[in-house]
Amino acid sequence: MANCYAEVAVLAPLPRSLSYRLPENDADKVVVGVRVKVPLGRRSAVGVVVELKSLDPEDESDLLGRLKAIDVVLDEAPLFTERLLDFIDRASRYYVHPFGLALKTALPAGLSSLQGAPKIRQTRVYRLTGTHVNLRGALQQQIFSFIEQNQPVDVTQLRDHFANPYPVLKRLEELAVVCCEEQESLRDPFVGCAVKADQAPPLNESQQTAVDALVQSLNDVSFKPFLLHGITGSGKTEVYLHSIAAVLEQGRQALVLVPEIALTPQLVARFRARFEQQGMRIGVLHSGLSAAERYDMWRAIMRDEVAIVIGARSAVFAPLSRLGMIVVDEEHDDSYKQGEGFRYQGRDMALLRGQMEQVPVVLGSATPSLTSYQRMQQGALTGLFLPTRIGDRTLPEVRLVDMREAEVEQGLSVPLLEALQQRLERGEQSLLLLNRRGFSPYLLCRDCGASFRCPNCDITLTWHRQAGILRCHYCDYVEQPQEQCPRCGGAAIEPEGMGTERLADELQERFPEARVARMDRDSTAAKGAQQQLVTRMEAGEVDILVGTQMIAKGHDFGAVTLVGILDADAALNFPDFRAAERSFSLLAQVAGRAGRGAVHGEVLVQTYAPDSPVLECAVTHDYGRFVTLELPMRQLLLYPPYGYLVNLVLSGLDRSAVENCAQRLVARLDSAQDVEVLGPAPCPLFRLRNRFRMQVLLKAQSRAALRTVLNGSHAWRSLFPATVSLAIDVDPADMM
DNA sequence: AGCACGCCGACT
DNA sequence: GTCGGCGTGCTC
Repeated sequence: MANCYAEVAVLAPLPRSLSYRLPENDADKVVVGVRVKVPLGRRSAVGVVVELKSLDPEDESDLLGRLKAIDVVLDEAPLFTERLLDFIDRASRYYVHPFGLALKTALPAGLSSLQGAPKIRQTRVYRLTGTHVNLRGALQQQIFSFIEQNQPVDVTQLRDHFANPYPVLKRLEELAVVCCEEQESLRDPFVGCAVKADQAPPLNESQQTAVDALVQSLNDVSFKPFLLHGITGSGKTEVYLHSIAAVLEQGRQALVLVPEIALTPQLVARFRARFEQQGMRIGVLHSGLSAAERYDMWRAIMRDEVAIVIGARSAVFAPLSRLGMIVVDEEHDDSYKQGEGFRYQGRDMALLRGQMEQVPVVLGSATPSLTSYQRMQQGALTGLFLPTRIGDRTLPEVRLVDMREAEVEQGLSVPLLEALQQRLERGEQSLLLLNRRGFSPYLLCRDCGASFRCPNCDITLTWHRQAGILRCHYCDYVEQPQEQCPRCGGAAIEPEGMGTERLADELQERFPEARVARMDRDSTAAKGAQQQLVTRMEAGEVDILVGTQMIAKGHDFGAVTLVGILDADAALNFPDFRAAERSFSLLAQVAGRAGRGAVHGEVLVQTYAPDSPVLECAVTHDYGRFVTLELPMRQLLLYPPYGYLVNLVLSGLDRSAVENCAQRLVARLDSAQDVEVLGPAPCPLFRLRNRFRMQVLLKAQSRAALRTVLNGSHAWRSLFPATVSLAIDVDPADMM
């Protein structure tokens, strides 16, 4: 012990971990996985102990003497297991990102800064002692039986049910009928909202086949990745529930990843309904939780109190120690890719973790990513299919509206207006997708053609009429619009183009009797606002729901019989090799929202390119054909899944410095073996957040070739001044 | 990421 | 002569 020291991964962009002496006090608390406060230069920083080392007693070097000592041990119990640290280490090396910063990303927010680690909250819980006394007061009896039925009972629960339980509780304690103890409380967002248990429904044949295959794979302890390809409404969730039941039966745990917070309430409710009665705790991890909630949840998972963790991308780092299966729902979804900092792909990290933990991983989707699909064709993923909608519901009929020929009023084609009118008359719900929030994408001066632009980015400011502001959707810059044109002084400033806010207004005006609601990032900013919208929608209190892609994901609105897609071409014209894939899956997903109930659904797609093969495939629900069209194109250009990409993005405040550095970087990369160097080129958004950005795209047929190049990336820093920064994006999802 | 050190221009 | 700008480099 005397000659022990600790390797600490400091949560800072350092190339390697640093060694520290153990502290004078609490030396025994220093174990792998705890957070520590350490001196770093002239300041303090948080780090995670990743290894304990001891010095050879014969060692003459005064290593220990030269080390600084750990200041404070911040945790009583570790927050990471060694396996988890190992996994995050592998992940950080794959993405060429400092280990300490990867840990910082994995850790619940709030635990990485020195000040303000959430307090562990204690709460009083009451139990019966078993002593029986005749209780005379009515309230005494009520509270007694409440505790009897629900014990242990949290004081907050008592406070919710009884106006002022304290005097009675005190009396009951005096009588030794109940006792009270301090217990660590979980700030669990679900406490108090009961769900009623459900019964596992019988599975159809293809569901059963899928479940059988998954359950089978649990027995041979090995990594086995699956692609569960089930069309929208085919009952994928039920397959997850059944196979996870088998995981729990083995005494193991399951990790379920979902693309967005928005989807968690519905999914969590289904999991709770199925498993909570059996005493299985469901843990939820996502960015909507407060720091304290996340801290509690993390530690509960670490203590093995949680059987199933459901969460967004970062939940792939959840500290489950008896993992039995990982599910990645909607695996094609772009939000699995973190776009900044530690740019990991949650789905890919799920596969890596499954491999390291030797457990099956299930990737589920109605429109699998082309990469996953191709891997399945190659045999690297085992395919499971759900080809039919449950309950024999048919897929909706999809119609294209050629906007070049159709009569159009304020962006709405007559066929779509007529279809809306029809639904209103029949009392059915409609869903309109417009993937652009705000009132209009810009304000335009009719006299001189000037528009309001963001001073920090190469983009126009979006007009938000309700809020009365112009906002940049990239950097969140806000300004008040002036009455006069800033260029010519004219007063002919008008909103140009259509956003969700305007569309909702437009519809309300056209259909005054209709109940129009809007769902986008602006209207759901308030906590619970989204859930409220969903509830209203489900209760039939909304006739027309307008929204961004947010409405496309996961919701199961039974009464929707019409889906309208207003800007089907928008995603298609993106400067990106994945544009077609993204369009197809967005269209297919939204279309899947129609006709989930008893009534047949219809989808209307407004487009200026009705001949586009992507749209055609979406219209006919023909995923297979889309794949046979798109994969050969990828192969031709050696794009994923046939080639691997790394995007190097240089940025800085000084335009010419950035451009020069990009040139130098390319010159340096010239000698790379088996790697194609594309660029330098300005990023599609050349200026973002006041920084000029250039990119260099690396393309290779093997990961090894890219790895070799990236191994030298540390030396690149000497190529450019500190004012120019380099971001390495391994497996980029887009190249904006 | 911080934070200090160091080396050049606008001031007393 | 200094004050302070930011460019550079280090952190056990």
